[in-house]
Amino acid sequence: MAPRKVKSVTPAKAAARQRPLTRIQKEKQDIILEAALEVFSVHGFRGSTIDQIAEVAGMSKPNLLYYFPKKEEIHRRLIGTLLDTWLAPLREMDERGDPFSEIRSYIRRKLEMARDFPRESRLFANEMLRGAEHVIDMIEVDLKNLVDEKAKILLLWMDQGKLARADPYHLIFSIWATTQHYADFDVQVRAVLGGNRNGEGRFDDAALYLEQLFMHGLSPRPKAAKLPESS
Amino acid sequence: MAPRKVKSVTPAKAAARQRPLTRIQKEKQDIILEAALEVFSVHGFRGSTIDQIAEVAGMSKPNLLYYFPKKEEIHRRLIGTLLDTWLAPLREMDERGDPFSEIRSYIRRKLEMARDFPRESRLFANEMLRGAEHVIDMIEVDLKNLVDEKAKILLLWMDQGKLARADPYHLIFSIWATTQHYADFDVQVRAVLGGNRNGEGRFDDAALYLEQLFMHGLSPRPKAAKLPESS
DNA sequence: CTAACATTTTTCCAACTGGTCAAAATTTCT
DNA sequence: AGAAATTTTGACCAGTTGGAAAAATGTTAG
Repeated sequence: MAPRKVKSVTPAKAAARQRPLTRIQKEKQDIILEAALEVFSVHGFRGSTIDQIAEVAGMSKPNLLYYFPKKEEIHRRLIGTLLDTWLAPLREMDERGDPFSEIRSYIRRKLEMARDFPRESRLFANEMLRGAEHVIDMIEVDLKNLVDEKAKILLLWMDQGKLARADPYHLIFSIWATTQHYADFDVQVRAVLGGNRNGEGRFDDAALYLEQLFMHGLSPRPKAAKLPESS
Repeated sequence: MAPRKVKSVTPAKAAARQRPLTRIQKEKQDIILEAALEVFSVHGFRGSTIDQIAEVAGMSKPNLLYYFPKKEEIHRRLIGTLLDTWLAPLREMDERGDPFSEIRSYIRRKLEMARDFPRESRLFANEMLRGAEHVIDMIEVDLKNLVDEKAKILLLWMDQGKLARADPYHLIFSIWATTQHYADFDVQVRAVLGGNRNGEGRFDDAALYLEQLFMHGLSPRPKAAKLPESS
């Protein structure tokens, strides 16, 4: 009789079989994911090495590979959870609320995320820059559906005269862009604000400015309203 | 007597000696830089390989290395020229012009750059994401100085009551963010606008929307003006 | 304690990486 | 044409990378 194969169940295989992970396995995976976020968010997928991640995670490379047999697997997991978190603020935008306070809250929440989760923002940006290979499906379905839904709400508000008429999609884009900028281009922002206190209160200042920009920029205007004319 | 070294002058060394490059050398370098832009802008520095660049450039790796002896050298050259081009639109903002038409032109030019030079935008974004190692000096000096200068102009306009009072730095950031978004997050923008015509006229729509946002958002208001109050 | 399993470390490998070098091919100059 | 310089190629190399295998070391239930 052939010698029985030792059936060592790696955490990865356990997960594949839907067997629940032990507490320790979960912890280790979290440590790895945390380290991977740190590395991937700066260097991108190809630019990051398992060794780097392992070092940040405080374990050996083969040990790391015991929990995530493929580099791609780590990345996939990170990206997978990311989009959900990332869209949460937009999901909260409520049709029944006041348009301006809803938009203002949305801006604030996005700005807070840029402040508190800059690595997630950069990971996402990295992914977008290289064509979103790994997330394109999610983007085209979940993200698009959510935005479509919220765009409808914005249009409704505009119809009710509560909000200046404007392209709701680009409106959402502009909120994304302006808020994520403070995470993705942090170095630049700090360098420019630079000086002595190195852009200390930049997030508060940004919040103030963006509120003003969007609140004024989106205030409904009497029909005769005209853009200032250039000379 | 030792045999005379053959003094083959590589283009790189010629450049180092300030000797002018021949037309062919210039052409080949341009081909390489073009290919490198293509590759670096998507994969970042670490994520790109010389082989990839060489293939896009249609030459062998050693041949490419004949023109640029170091991978870093290619990158440095790209980045070096980039910042100049990148800041040109801001440089054009003229104190003597009308504030609104100046700002509007600036937005338009930036948006055109996002449309016509998305790879440059992405290269820059890539660089920012990973901490701007290679450009931090330029950012901290040239960029900062330019922005400081233009911020003063904006403040002047605000003092003259021609522009709503707002943080001039964040004002500039918001223009950068909203315009570059259409290059850096192009995949996302297209996926969301998606549908049949796949965001065909997205740049025109964006121009329209952004003009409205900024023109209204920055219109000087009578002193009593208040932000709409949330319930 | 010990068998069964889970985790970690050591060793190793094949593919890929940036880069060298000398020879060959080509172009340029006289 | 032919010498001299330039450009291109092919072979090669040392270091790195993702990953496999197996041995060594825990850990835990009986």
